[in-house]
Amino acid sequence: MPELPEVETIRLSLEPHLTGQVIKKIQVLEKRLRWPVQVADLRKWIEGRKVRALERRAKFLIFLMENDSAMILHLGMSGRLGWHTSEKLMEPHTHVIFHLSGRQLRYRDPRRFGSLDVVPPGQLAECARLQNLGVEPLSEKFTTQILSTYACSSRRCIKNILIDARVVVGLGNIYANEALFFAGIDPGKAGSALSEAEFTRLHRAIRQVLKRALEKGGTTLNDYRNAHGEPGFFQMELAVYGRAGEPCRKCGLPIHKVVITGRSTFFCPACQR
DNA sequence: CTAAGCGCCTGCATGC
DNA sequence: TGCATGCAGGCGCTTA
Repeated sequence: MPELPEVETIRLSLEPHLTGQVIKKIQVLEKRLRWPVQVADLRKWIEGRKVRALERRAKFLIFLMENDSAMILHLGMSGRLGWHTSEKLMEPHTHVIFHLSGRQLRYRDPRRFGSLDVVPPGQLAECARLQNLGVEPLSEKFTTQILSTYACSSRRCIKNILIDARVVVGLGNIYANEALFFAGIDPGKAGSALSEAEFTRLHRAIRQVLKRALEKGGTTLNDYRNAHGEPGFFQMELAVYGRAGEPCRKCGLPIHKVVITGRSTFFCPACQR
């Protein structure tokens, strides 16, 4: 399940291959993704066009084309991009194939939670998909104050605030759990109840956990290009996520699991208060 | 307005 | 062994 570090790793590894290349042909094998793929728009605006840049906003990959159109790709839960030659065996759930010179970029997604949107020239700024997104957590715009301002005007618990992309983007369930552990904060605590010091620790923990994951993602970059054609994620050792009953890496007491608004939440009751 | 609930979708783990 | 059930989760929509 790609979160911000995974999406950014994919962007970094693909960008040099795609920039300046023409997407000669686009094959849509399955258009039933999260929303129907607009095949006619792909043909009209993307096919036969040159890629100017590959960017990222939140967990969206944005293919900027030289005609000022764009493609917005979200990998959902199980989406994968593969950089292959045409000889590569077609794997199940391959939905879209972008043909470039000598290579194919293949989009696979068993669960079809992902999406592929086409944005006509000059309309990216108004694109609905990118509206209402909060700040990038690794940018300078992400401050302790952004976190505290929202939290203090809300009655939600801090964990729900962290996974709300209208506040800060890129954090899914895994990294929200991890960040709260490193900040020593109980996920169920009301956001408005956090102290100044806790907001500062949380802000720092979010950035650190994402940066470290990004560095780990970077190490899979070589694999990506050479051998497998796909990056292998989750090499990172998780502190709390998925570790119910296992010893806390700080104090050794068992990690607890609770459900907060339908999402599994893992924490150490001793280290997080 | 806010916040929670729901559904989408398949693969995998678990239980009888 | 085989089948049913539940869980995973981002995000847009619906509901309270």
